[in-house]
Formats: sequence, structure tokens, C-alpha cells
Amino acid sequence: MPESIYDHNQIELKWEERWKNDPDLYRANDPTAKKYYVVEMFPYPSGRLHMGHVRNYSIGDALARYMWMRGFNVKHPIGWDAFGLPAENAAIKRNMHPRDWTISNIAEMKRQMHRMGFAYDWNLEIATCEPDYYKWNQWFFLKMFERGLAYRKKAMVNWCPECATVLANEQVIDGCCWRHETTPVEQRALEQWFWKITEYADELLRDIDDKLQHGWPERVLSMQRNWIGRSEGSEVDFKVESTGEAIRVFTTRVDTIYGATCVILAPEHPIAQKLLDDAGRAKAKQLIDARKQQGPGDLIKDGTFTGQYAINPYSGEKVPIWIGNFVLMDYGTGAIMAVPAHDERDFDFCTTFGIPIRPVIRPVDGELDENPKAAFCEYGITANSGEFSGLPSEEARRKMNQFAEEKGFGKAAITFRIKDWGISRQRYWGTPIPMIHCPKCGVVPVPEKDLPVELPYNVKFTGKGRSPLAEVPEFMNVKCPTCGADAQRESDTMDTFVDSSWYFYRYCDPKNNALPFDSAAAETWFPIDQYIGGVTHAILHLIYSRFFTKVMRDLGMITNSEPAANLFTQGMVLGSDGSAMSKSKGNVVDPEDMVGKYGADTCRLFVLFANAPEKDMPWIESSVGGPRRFLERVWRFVTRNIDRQPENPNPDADRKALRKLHQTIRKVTEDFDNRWHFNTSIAALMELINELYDQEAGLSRGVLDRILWDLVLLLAPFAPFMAEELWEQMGREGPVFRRQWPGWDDELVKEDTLEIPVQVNGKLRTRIAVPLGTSQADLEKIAQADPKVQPFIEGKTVAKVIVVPEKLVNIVVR
RNA sequence: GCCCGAAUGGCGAAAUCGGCAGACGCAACGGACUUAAAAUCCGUUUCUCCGUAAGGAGAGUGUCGGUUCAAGUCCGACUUCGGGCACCA
Repeated sequence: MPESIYDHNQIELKWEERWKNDPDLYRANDPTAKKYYVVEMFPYPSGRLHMGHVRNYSIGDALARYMWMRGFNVKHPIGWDAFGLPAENAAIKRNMHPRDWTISNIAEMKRQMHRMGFAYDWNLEIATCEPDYYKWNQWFFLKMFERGLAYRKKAMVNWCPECATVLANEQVIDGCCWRHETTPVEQRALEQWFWKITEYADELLRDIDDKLQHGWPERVLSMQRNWIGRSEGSEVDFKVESTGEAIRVFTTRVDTIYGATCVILAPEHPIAQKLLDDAGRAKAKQLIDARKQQGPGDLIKDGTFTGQYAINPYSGEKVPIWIGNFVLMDYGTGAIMAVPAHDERDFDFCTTFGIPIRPVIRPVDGELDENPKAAFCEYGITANSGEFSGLPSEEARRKMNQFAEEKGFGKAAITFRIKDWGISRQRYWGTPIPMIHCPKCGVVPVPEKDLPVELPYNVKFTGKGRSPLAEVPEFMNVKCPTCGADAQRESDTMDTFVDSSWYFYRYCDPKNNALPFDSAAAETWFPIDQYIGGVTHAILHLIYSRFFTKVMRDLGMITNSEPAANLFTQGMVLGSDGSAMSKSKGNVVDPEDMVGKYGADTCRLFVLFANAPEKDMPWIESSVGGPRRFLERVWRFVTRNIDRQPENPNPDADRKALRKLHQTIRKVTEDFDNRWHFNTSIAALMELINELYDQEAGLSRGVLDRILWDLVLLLAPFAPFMAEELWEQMGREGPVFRRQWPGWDDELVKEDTLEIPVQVNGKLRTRIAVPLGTSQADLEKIAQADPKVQPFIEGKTVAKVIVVPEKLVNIVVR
């Protein structure tokens, strides 16, 4: 009988068809089973999968299938973000409507996901860009507005004068427009909507330490800590000598305030604008412009004297007021005191402009350096600091804060680096902001009963400045809900990060039209057990969604304070040039080609086998043959043994094969439970099949049955098509994923003889084979008597023998 | 500058709690089968040295030092690469 050939196309197309038409395939048998919620992110709205995505989804897919086989009720949705702007640009390029582009893209993605056999829950379909879903973005906006968490202010945006339109940050390349590479981007002030994420800054930071430390990767947490950027310090008022107006400065080193030799304001600072004369204001404008063009990094310190002085409230000293280009308006109070002796930046600035340098901190066991050549930034002991002299920095800060508070010119203060979330986008394809501008009443929210404010379908994409919505009178003209006068709608739409901040809650109740989701449903599924996504989302998405969760909790919608208990950030797939595989770099590998050639199972096995999933994977296609050959070996072994009646069964082969089987079950199970190192799980499966080939001739029928059954179950999370097909050919009842994950027997896992390495002074000299359970004393005796060991201990004193049970013997000689 | 992460054969990698470094796979080489090739099956493969051979000795996980009977793993200092933040007061 000719051996059965593994024809991946025939098998995979067959099962793809069956799975596609079985909406209940991925529902647990038992609705009361414990839940396990896996969410995965699309890294890009590319509309086509590449092998980078395949790797990402293979990870979550294997996990979901495993959890399911462990008896959990698994929800495994996929999320996407940022369909707004890319969709609009792509649609303009193809002369399509963004809505049509989005719908066709999602259909295409869905087709590809099916071809790969991924077990996704597609409940939401296109909801994030349709009124069904974005109605609730608007609802959230109104709630934020009610609670004072949404506000409007003028803010700077990137503006391309050539396109006459607003650009997102990622469309600005080297300070120029992405479509006009020689046109510098300008900054314009536009009225924008903001959400007060800063209100939650403290809690967002605290929860990093309190709750997340075990389930989230350290690198993401440290990026978030960095981004939130809390620093403790003091605010102190320096009064302008001539006007008495207070300049509030922020410092983390109030203990050095007796060394402050000037006050420096950001060029934009309102007080600076008042104090400066015309020439000074021109200089300030020049500094602001120069900073924008240069960008951060290599800025040379520059500034100018305002001609005015301020009073140091601690010493009563009169110090000059300067403006400086390195002082940022949107951090702290936009004003600093310069202590050149103890801060490097102040030192640079003051040496440039000949401002005096006065040290007021000495090292704990050193002298005060009267003429410093460079700034000394460490904590130490205060000196020349009036009544606060001679104190350790820490204590000085405490006492000085207290003093300031008593006298009413300052206090201890905390500043965050994180800024409020600007959610306005001057784009069409996004959620319309549900606000109305009334000439009489000002800004008025759309009443909740009028939601959703729908996007008009007929829109011309003029690319001119305001949102395309502003050009649609039917949309813009509206009556004021308060006074009934003619009014205008807000023409901006929301950042699509708003969509992605809470979509995973909507998944647990996607058809709800009374609320964003039912609280009981959220209570069942949240927090998410496992969130999977690229590290690219570490900052924006993963902070916004934490913020949203806390807001929803405060709205009484949920009880959890964090969206996800565990976060897994998979490594990138690196293209042939060693950089991340991405469409814009043109180094992507298309899964369609690979799937056609090797099959989806092989592709998935290949990307999981390459290395541990949290590490970046270098793309070396030539090694895809290994996983493919492995699957062929499995295929042949199973198909030829389904009905075979063994001629010469022997117990030794049975025992060896069963031992390997049980060892493999344990290994794969532990990998799933602890660390998801699928590469080692797959290596274990390869070892198993190698052992089975060795023992094949001697296996009895009963053992074969057990082995075939478990082998296919073990394979199922990694190669679902083949597993399902083999399961069916074996005549078992499917689907294979409804079967219980196999267990192992600790007795069967044990080897009956052990190979114990014997070292002399830590150097390996031989290995001895001993029966399991040999006593330590016997091990010691056998090891010392070994002919290979003898020459190394002869004539020497055995000082000590270390025996690690079942592991090793080390003989220490002198 | 600050904060994270990484460094192991020709290549991707493994070694999970301080206990045999290189599992598993790729590539390469050799053998079986074949008229031949492919496929398949079975071997060999960290480096250096000794030996005709069976075999043996030494070195070895980016560098230098330390702790330990024992270090890829722990400690101290450094180098290189990758990532994040960056005049954040």
C-alpha cells in the first residue's frame, strides 16, 4: 500500500470551509466553565496580513486553543486601531470612499485570517468605524464633558502650507510634510478638545507598582513610568520687583535655592511677554521658531535678559529675570530658578551669559568648592543657606517646603510629564465630536437622545484645512439644543485611539443598543486574562485604555481598575535587512505565497519554532523545511499506524515510547502554563516523533492507540488543520478542540536508569549509569571506584564529595 | 545624558531554581535505498591538540575581576548592539 501523502492544500481548504460555516466552533461546550479572555491587537491597519502578523496571531491562537482544551470558556477577539487617518489617505489615493475601503479591507483580512485557520471571534466586525459603535464614543465624550474631563483649548498643530491641511505627528518626516519633502511644516494654533488624563496620572502610576508588576513586562512598565514622569519637588513664588507679580517656579531641588542666581522663563511665558520690550519679544519669537525647526536634541542654549528683577523669597536677594530656550512652557510652571552650581543645564546657560555661579551644597564629607568648573548635582549638605545651612539635602527640602507654606509663598508640589490627551482630528473618518457651537450659548453638548451624530456619507475630500465635515452644510448647520438659535456642529472627529481604548469591553456585549455594554457581562469577562500586542503600543494605547478603564469604573460601569491582568508583548519579525517587517519598508513576506507552498500549519509552526515569542525573530525562510518535514513525519506516522496490526510487539519499545510521550505532555503543558516558549514545546514534539520512529516496529496496538490519540491532541494548538484532519481519519468524534488536553503520569515520566555526571574538582570526568533511587552513599562509592575517575584522585586526599541527588557527583580532592 | 533589554557553534536557538553548555531545527558532510536524481531512512558536525585507530587531553557562553565544591546563570567594573525617553528643572 503506497504511503499517504500529506497534501496541505486539500486538507486546509476542506477545514477552512467547515470552520467558516460553523459559528459555534469556538464556543465552549460548557457555558459555566471558567473564563479566559484573550485579546490581540492588529499592529497596523494594512488590510493584508504579513508574516509578522501571522507570528503574532499564532501565539494567541495556540494559547486560546490550549485554554479551551483545558476546559475554559475562551473569548478571543481581535482588535484594531487607527482606521481613521490611514483609511482616509488610502481611500483618497484609490478614489474610494473611506467607508468602502474599510469594509473591503476588513473582508479581505477576514478571508486571510480564515485561510490561516485563526480562531477569532469577529463579533465586532466593522463596528469601530460605524455609528453602532461610535455612538458610544460620543456617549463617553458626553460623560467626560459632564465630569469636567473634556475641555477645549488652543493648541499647536502641524500644518503643511502646501497641502493647506493639518498633519499628524507621524506624517511629519524630518520637519517636512510627508508628501512635500522640501516644505517645512508650520505650527498653527487651533482650538482642540482634550481629555484630562492628567487627572488620573497619579493612579496610573501607582497601579503600575501595585497591581501590574507581575503580569506585565518590565520594559512596558518602565516606558509607562517614564512617560507619566512623576517628579516630586516644590513650587516657589519669586515676585517681580517692579510689579509685585509672582513668578511661580517648579524645582526638585529647593535645597539649592540660596544658590539661585537668576530666574528663567520659557519664551512663551505670559509674564515674560509682559516684561519684555519689543526687541525682547522679537528675540522670544525667534527662540520659539528656532526650537520648532531644530527639534529637540542639539539645541544650543540661548536666551535674553528681560531687564527686570525678581526677589528670592528665602534670601530676599534680587536676581535677574531671563528667558531661555531650554525652559519648556508645558512642563512644570514654565519657569525655573537657575542654580548653575548644582545643575548642568543652568551651568551651561549661566556660563554662556556670565551669570554668577554660587555653590550652596557641599559633599557629605567634603569641602564646599568655591569655584566650581562644572555643576555638582548630587545631594549633600546645605551651606551658605541662611537658617537652613548645614542640613542634609533631604531634610533641608522638607523644612524649606514647610517654611514656604507657612509664609504662603510656596509649597511641596508634584509635577507630571504626561499631558492631557488631545483627541481632536481634522479628518473625516472618525467619530464626530458631539458638540455644538452656538453664538449665544457657547459650546453646548448634543443631548444624549440625539446620539449618534452620524457622519454624512456624501463628502468631498478637498484636503483644505478644516475637517472635510466642515464643507458639508447639511451636517454643520444645526439648531442649538439650548436656545434653538442657528448654530454649527463641531467639525473635528475623534482620534481613533478612542475606539481602541475600550473596544475589548464592547466585545463582551457587541449588540447592546442601550449602553456601551452590559455591566454584568463586563463583570464576567474582565479584567482580561491575557492581552497580546506589539511593544509599539506600550505607551499610547496601553495608557489610554488604562485611563478609560478607570473612568468607566468611576462612572460605575465596571468594578475593575485595570483592563488586563497580563500583558504579553511579542517580538517583531525582522525583515531581510534586519529591521522590523513593515509595509512601508517594503520588506514584508506575504503569507499567501508561503501558505500556498507549505501550508498554513507549516507557516504557523515555523514562526513559533524560530525562537521564544517575546524575542525579535530574524526571518530566515530557508529553515522552513524543518517544521514542514516534522509535519510530514507526523502525518506518515499517524496515517500508517491507524489500523496497523503489529507483528512483533515488545514491552521495551512500549515502555520507551510511553515514557517519551508522558515527558512530552508534561513539557508542553508546562510551557503553556508558565512561559509560552513554543519553540521548546515544538522541539519536544520533534523529539517525541523521533523516538516514535525508533520504537515504531515494537509498539503494541494498545500503546499505539494511546500514542496516536495524545500526539494529535498535543499538536492541535500549533497545527490545527492537520490535527483536525488526523482526528477525523482516526475515526474520533470531533472537533479535536473539544477534547480534554492530555495529562501525564509522573511514574511513567521517570527514567529507570540515570546517567549521573561525575566531576573531579568541578571538571567532568565520566558519566555513570545507575538505577533510579540509588542512595547517595552508593553514588559516592560507585563514582570513586570508576576507572575513569581513579587517575584523577589517586595519591590525593578526597576533601569532600558533593552528591546532588539524581543530578551529579563532584569529588573535591587536594 | 537617563531608563530598559540583549550578547552562547557556519546559522535560528536550548539550558525554566547555581549542577553534564550547544536540546530541537537549518546548512554542510558521509552512508543505505536508487540505473541516476529527488524524496525517505540512518549517521557525523563547538574549537584546538595528541593518536593509524579505538580513544584521550585542553580550551570554550562579549571583556576583566569576584563569590562558590560547581557560574551561560549570582556579584562588581567595562565593551558592543538594540529599544524607549530626552535641555522634564
